[in-house]
Amino acid sequence: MRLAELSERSGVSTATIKYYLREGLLQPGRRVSATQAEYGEDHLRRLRLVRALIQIGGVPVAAAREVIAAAEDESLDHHLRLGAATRALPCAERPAEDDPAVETARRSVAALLERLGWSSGRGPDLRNPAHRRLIDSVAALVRLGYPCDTEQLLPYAQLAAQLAVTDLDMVEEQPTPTGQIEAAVALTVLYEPVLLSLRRMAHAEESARRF
Amino acid sequence: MRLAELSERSGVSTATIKYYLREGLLQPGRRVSATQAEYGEDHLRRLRLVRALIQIGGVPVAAAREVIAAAEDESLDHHLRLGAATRALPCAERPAEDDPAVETARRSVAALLERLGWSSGRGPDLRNPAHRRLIDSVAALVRLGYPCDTEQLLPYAQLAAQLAVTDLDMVEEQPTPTGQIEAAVALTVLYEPVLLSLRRMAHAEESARRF
DNA sequence: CATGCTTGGATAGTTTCACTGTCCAATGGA
DNA sequence: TCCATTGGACAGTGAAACTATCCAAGCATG
Repeated sequence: MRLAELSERSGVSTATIKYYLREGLLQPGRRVSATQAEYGEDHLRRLRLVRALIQIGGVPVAAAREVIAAAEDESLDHHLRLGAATRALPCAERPAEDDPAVETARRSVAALLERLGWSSGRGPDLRNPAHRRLIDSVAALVRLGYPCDTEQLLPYAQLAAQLAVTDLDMVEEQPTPTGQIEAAVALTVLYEPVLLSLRRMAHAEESARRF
Repeated sequence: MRLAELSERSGVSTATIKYYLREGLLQPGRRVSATQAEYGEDHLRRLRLVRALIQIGGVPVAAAREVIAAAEDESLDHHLRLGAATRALPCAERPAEDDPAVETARRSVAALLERLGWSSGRGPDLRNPAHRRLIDSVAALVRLGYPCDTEQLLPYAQLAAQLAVTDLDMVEEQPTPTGQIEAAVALTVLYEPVLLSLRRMAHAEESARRF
């Protein structure tokens, strides 16, 4: 298939596809002549994944490239690739001031992880951007004066643990290792808006019930 | 307190505070002379909330203004304000093409809501951006070939319902109506990154357990 | 009272991100 | 043969969120 057809079938403009090719989000097509390249079904599939990550998941283009690269890196083993793919993901900036709220947040999170037995023995995984993001978010809540210690976080963490089981089950349903990696990325990112939307809708529902 | 002190105490540059004042995210200070204005503790509190919404919650400036405006609108009753504040929130673009995936997604979501008994009698709440976002997200999953019907969504929705109960409990702990509105906004938005971070950490944990 | 730093307001500039548009030479189908 | 199409290079665009510069009117200090 030519660029034009790839564009047609994916609903992404040729200009944007060229941009993604330049940015390394899409592997280049098989060159069939000096001015023509051939694309296959995997290009289409990859393009759809990239689009979904960026448009629905809100992943920045640069981060999407990292994720794709990690997912394809043959030098890593399955578990590492699975983790690397998601570890390369969102990540906020790094204010990380030695603000007292950050210190409080750090302690709350450490206590929570201790209580859950997560990362036990290994210590908190500071490479994981999710961990930093959690601390920053808790710090923001603390700064506003909302209670946000282990007590409040525990129910959220327990629900997160349940979600993880469901999510990993879905990943394991994929037959091939490559399919599992892709599913891990796609399901991690694309179920986030699903979950948040459902939570907001549940708020509306629960609020209507109470008032 | 003067602008400089407000900046000092909040950690936000005076230039940015001026920008927020221009954008209507912050009520102007009490003019004490032609070139001086006085700010109080509420300004500081509001500024911290705005900053958290924008930096941690990732809410765009324009949306934050809407939220603030809705939360302050005295013409609405408590429940409406509570809902309006969160309804003004994120919202993706509106591709809403008559793509077959969108149609499938729409049906899955409708079936889910039916099954949960949400919005019963009232029909799906199309004013709620969360509803549209849910459909778009499910459509993206469908397009990639991942199963995403009522079967898969139900556990997520049930967890969301549990979260909503916890969240509303926290809101109701606030003594004043104003405090409740603010808490609704802050907790809705700021627990989102908390939840997503915990989910990602739980993925890592569960993945480590399995492999 | 002179003077010089500070303040708040207005306005223009900067940076980043994600595209988008234009040009061009080389095809390749009619 | 002829001319629309293709892929690549590169410059331009528009939105978003700040950031920097100016300026005149205070206020504080000697």
